[in-house]
Amino acid sequence: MKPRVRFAPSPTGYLHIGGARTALFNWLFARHTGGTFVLRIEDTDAARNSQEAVDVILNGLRWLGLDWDEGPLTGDATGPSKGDRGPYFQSQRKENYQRRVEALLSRGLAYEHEGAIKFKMQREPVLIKDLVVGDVLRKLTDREEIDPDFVLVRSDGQPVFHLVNVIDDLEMGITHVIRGEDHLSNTAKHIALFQAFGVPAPHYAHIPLILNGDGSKMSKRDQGASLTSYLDTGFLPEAVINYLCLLGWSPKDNREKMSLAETIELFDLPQILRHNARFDYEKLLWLQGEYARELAPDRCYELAVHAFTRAGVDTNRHPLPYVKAALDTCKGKFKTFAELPAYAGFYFTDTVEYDPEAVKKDFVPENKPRLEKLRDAFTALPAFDAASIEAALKETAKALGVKVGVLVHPTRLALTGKTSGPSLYHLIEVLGRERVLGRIERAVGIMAIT
RNA sequence: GACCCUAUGGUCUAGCGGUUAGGACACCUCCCUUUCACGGAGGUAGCCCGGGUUCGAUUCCCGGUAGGGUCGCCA
Repeated sequence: MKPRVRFAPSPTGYLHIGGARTALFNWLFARHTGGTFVLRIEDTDAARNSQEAVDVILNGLRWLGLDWDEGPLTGDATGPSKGDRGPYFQSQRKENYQRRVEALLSRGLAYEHEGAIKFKMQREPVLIKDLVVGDVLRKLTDREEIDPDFVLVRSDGQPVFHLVNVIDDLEMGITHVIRGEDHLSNTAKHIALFQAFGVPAPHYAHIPLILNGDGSKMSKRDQGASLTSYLDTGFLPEAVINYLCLLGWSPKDNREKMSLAETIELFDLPQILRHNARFDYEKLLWLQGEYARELAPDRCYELAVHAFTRAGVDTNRHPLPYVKAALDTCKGKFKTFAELPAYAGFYFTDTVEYDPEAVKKDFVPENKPRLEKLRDAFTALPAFDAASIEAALKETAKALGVKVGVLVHPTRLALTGKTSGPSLYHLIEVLGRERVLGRIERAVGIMAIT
């Protein structure tokens, strides 16, 4: 029998990075085994559910490329879905729950108490055979010793998580429950419920949680807890996926950067680590840089335009070849696309803003004649390409009897306003003679006053 | 409070009854270089503590400590 796994998020309005990794591990397991990945929306809490909240989840998974074989097609709970084990929204499965509860009631496995319906939980310890953690004998806590029974249906008629989660897994034919370790203790309840329904429980695999960089638990409010924040910061989904794979799972052969195909090939439950992992933003950034460096030009352009738009820069004011050439000089130099407007904004602005510290250092009077000479050299160039520009700058430096750096630094500042950026010769070529001469002229003017 | 899980450099990890404890990120130094980044060469830094078992424990067992989780008419 092919495995059937599921990701069953609650639409809270955001997708937790840990939830994204849970989805990823489920997806990887399904793809590795040739099984089925089901997406189910646990929207039993009507008060805080909305179609928008579901869309956040769907869009997050889509962004990561985690396609589901069964589940909703839109955020609309009553809308279309794919798969024959639906509905895939819990809000649409009320009859299923009622029927199951009545069965438990009639068999004396559940009872009414103060308007709620409670489950008669066993008092014996429950053995959880976990594929990641190993065998766990879950004993009763002191409070459970007093009353091990738990509520299945609230007095307002709403079924609770433990009940619906088990019923859905049962009815959707889920064979492997891969979820966060925060559910490990509760698994005893779930196993007892499966027994009560007269079916064997699925296999369980509890994966460790993701903690903040400082080791504290990652909650909703923490920086980087929301998957959307990575999209907004201009991360590439393949970088996020790759990084997430490495958190709590290891290919065991010292590999870091791996393609999704390789990961699917290698991924399996036994290699999942048992301890929590801290989120290392720096390492994610490094992977991001690795992927950003080899990005296809068209995709790079698309993401860059998006980043510039977000920053309030309209690149459409410039010819497409100019924008693409500009981006080409930035390739491999930046990591997240959120950095791009600051890094390459000088290409798209009419007036460069200078770094004040650098102005003090480079826009000094003795540089004025030097830049003027360079300006003249540029003006006289027959061809305004990077190679000619480089040659001209070096010749000018030689004629002036200074190192090339003496010319390079003030020129870069004049053209970009900053001390670092793309290759100077290439950015000069892209900016074009007119802009370059204009910017040098302006800088020369400032040096005169300084 | 009870119950459960976990413990290798700062971080992610490999590994193992005998290893010079390996890799990656970060950090430091140097090289390359028009800046930055990349790349190259080095470097600092680790088996939580205490008992056992054993000829020998980072590795196995127990205890402690620490971190995390759960015990809801939240999911």
